[in-house]
Amino acid sequence: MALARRGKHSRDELRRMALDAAESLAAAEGCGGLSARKVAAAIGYTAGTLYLVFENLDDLVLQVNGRTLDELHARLEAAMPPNARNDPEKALIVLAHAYIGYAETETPRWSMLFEYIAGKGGTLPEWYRHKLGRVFSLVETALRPFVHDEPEARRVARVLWAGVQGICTLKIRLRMDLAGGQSAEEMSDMLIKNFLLGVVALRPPVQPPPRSGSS
Amino acid sequence: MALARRGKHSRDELRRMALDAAESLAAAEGCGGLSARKVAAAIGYTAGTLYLVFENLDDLVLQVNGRTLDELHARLEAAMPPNARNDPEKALIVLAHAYIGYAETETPRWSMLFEYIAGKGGTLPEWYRHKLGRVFSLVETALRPFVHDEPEARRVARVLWAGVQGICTLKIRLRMDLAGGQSAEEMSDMLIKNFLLGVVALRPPVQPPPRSGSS
DNA sequence: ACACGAAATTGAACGGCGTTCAAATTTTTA
DNA sequence: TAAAAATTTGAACGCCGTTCAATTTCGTGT
Repeated sequence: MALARRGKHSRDELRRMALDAAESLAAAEGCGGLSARKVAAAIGYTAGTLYLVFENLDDLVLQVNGRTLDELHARLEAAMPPNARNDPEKALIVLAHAYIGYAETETPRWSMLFEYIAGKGGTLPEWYRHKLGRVFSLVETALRPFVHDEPEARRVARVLWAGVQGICTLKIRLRMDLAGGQSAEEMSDMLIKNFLLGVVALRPPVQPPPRSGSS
Repeated sequence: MALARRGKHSRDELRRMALDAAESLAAAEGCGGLSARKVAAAIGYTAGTLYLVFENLDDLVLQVNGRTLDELHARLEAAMPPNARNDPEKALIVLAHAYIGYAETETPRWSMLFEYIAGKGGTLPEWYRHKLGRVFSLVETALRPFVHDEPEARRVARVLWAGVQGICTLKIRLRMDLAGGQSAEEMSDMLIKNFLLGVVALRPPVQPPPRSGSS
């Protein structure tokens, strides 16, 4: 009956509603339970309508992933202790635990970060790479007391975080229990501690905070 | 015309042919270009026939992944220098480079290891976990000179390899160039060197090979 | 030589998918 | 009020995984 009820929702409202619905759907039914028809039905529209607002389903998923990265960044930032600079190892461990916690709590959405994008041909769009960079930069700043040179700090942070990510993938995505039952947290603790030992062995840290009470 | 040419191929022949075809298809068109109808057509059968030999498509993919793990194990084993025990760091780096090389050469099949299985509910079947364990055990033996305690060596190997895997995921699957253009090899070298420095710092290695000429 | 049951394979069908687009409807504008 | 523009639909296309009655072929006993 009621066809084409124009003006009900602006384009931006539509976008927001669709992304909300997609998030809920993915969280509820897992990453595979997401389809254009389902998302559209959840917001009272038809599949075709989504194509006025998104290029295609992959685009929609990419937008959801963008939101996920924002949320992840916020969580990690909130978890960072304010006195992080005093004990970088502790800060990195806290960061890693927060990341693992997010991956375990929001498994479908976290998993989606690695499922949909991979298949496409080209590179990730710039805005998406920026969001990714923000997450990595948290690790970078936590590492800063250990690695003064900025590009080197970038490299070290990337490597370390890729390692934490790999541990999460094995434990959560592939549900592998190959390590004799140790948790992802224990594994990442081990990675971080050993890796940092190597880092400081090669690059002596700045200097211990001044011992005297003055200044 | 020629319907139901029974006896042409035994069940096991059918299995083998289907797996071969699936491998080729995946390698040619990427992991997404695999479908029951295509696989069946490639071996001159119909989609329905595959269901006499496999539980479903996920099962077929799991079998292909099993083959991939076998091939990967063979490659890594072949890459291991025979004198690996003399220089474990070198051995691990060689192993990591071989792994990265496989991931880069056989990207679709390697990628499939992380794409299809994750979605399912249950745990991986035992035979599959065994194949995985074989790959990990190569890392484990390379590490052995550094970590004597066997369960600890398992844990260390898992953590280190998860890290290498994470680097590959970032560089190859997600095509991320966030680290200022350093290659996966450079990143994994960094991971391994720093990590091993930490390992030997905490656990002094067995003993340097005897210096004296005797014995 | 022939028939008959068992084995093997098909092909159509079901429901769902992403995507496109002419048509239908509503709103805006003139 | 009539024409133009904007909005949304719903049907269609070709694909997908999966199932299963029907069909064809084979092996066997007589």
